[in-house]
Amino acid sequence: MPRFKKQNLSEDEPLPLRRRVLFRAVKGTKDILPDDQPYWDFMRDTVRKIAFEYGFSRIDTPIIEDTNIFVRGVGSGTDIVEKEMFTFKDKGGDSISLRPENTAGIARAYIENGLVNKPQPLKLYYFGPMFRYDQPQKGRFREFHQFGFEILGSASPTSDAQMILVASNILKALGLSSFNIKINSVGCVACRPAYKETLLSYYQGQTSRLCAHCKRRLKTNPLRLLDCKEEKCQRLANNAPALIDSLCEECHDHLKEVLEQLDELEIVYSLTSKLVRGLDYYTKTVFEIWPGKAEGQEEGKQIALGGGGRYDNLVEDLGGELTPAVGFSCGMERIIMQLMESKIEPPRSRKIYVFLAQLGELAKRKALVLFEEFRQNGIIVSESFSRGSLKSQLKVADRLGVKVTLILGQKEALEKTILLRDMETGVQELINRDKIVSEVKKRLAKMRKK
RNA sequence: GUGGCUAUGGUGUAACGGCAGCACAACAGGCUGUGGCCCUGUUAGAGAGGGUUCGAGUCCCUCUAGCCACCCCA
Repeated sequence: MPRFKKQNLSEDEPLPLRRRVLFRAVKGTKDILPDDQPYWDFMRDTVRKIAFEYGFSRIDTPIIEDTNIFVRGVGSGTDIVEKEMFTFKDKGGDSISLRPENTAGIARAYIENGLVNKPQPLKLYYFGPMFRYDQPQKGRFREFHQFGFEILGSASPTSDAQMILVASNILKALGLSSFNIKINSVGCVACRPAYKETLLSYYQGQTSRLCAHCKRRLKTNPLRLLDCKEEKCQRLANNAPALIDSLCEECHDHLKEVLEQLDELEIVYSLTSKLVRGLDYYTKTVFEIWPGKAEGQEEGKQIALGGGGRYDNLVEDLGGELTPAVGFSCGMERIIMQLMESKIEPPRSRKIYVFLAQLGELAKRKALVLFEEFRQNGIIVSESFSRGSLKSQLKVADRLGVKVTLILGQKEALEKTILLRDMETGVQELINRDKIVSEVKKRLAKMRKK
């Protein structure tokens, strides 16, 4: 990672003459540089391809939303809303937040744009930046990117299974063969309150044996006690009544059906009764995708690549019709980290085989025109028109690894010829200006055959 | 929000409290119209502020940022 410098200058202070004033990307954000882009393209291309294959349409929602969408959608008691949102008042005094996730925004768009009137279920996918005011660390940024899929208007367990299938196929298509899917059910509005009671009565009289955090959570969000990492809490949680045993008949059958369909699809999962997710909108199915140990990968703390679940009440909670739905999202930076750790290279971008070098003012003008002619004929050539010496241009051509360099100097410009240099053999041939495009085409075709 | 470690050119790094060096990269030249190898040169550096000291890159404090961990999550 590059290190940065920053000078603390007040606004009215004159800029120092010699030293550069350096700004840096704000904490927890980073630039995606040209060298990283192949990974991003690879992932976006893969997501687009699989979305198309499964019949999902792209949706983009704004990066900012009314804060209340997240308060009502994600849940006022969640960490995301309570302490991780970038929230500000706009000039009109409205409370706006940078989206910490995309599902609530999509639910809002679904209601607002009357997407209920499209053939249901509606299958959508997205990718884009999300923002959480979190302490940056491994795989964790304040601005990060997710792609995600949603199926709105389907209560069928098949949709749950399909979501897991899609997620798993994207990872496979990217070359990640080893990952674990954890799955659970968090029940629904009918059975969850009863389970909370059961849980509370279990913890009754044992509160002194909980960590401070859990004591508080007992009141705010008792389900979260189940995945506390503290050893003493863990012991209690292990013996706690399992959520899965308190599911109502409908939720129970739903989970059973999802699992059976996954079995049918030969998707390996582990039923994790203590899996609880941090967003309030989830009902019934919840799942997370964790990286498996890749070959030669160093031991390290693992972080979830993605997660999702069913959210049957979200659309209704935001003011729409009762619309059962299910979805998931994945962290793109985390997946790229996983690709790098697994030594998976993104496919290389299109190679350029031709370089156009020029020498002198007249030749430069002619070269600009020639470049256009090639481009219009579908041949991409590389250039370094800002350079003067032939030597330095050939150096650039060499570094780019082109097969041929076209040299257009004063002499050639006057004679209406082009010098074609084979970069491997060094053999040069003088070619008529009018024939150069077809000559290069011929050579490229020959090269592709090999 | 809490804790640990770290901070030297664009990158990677070195120097007992005593002249800030090396490598790579970039750019220019050697070859004024010909790349790779080689050689020469140029550009460019102590995160910010304060303190100790004759003297601080080096010791101390504060801030900032990075990395990591907790919490939580993608």
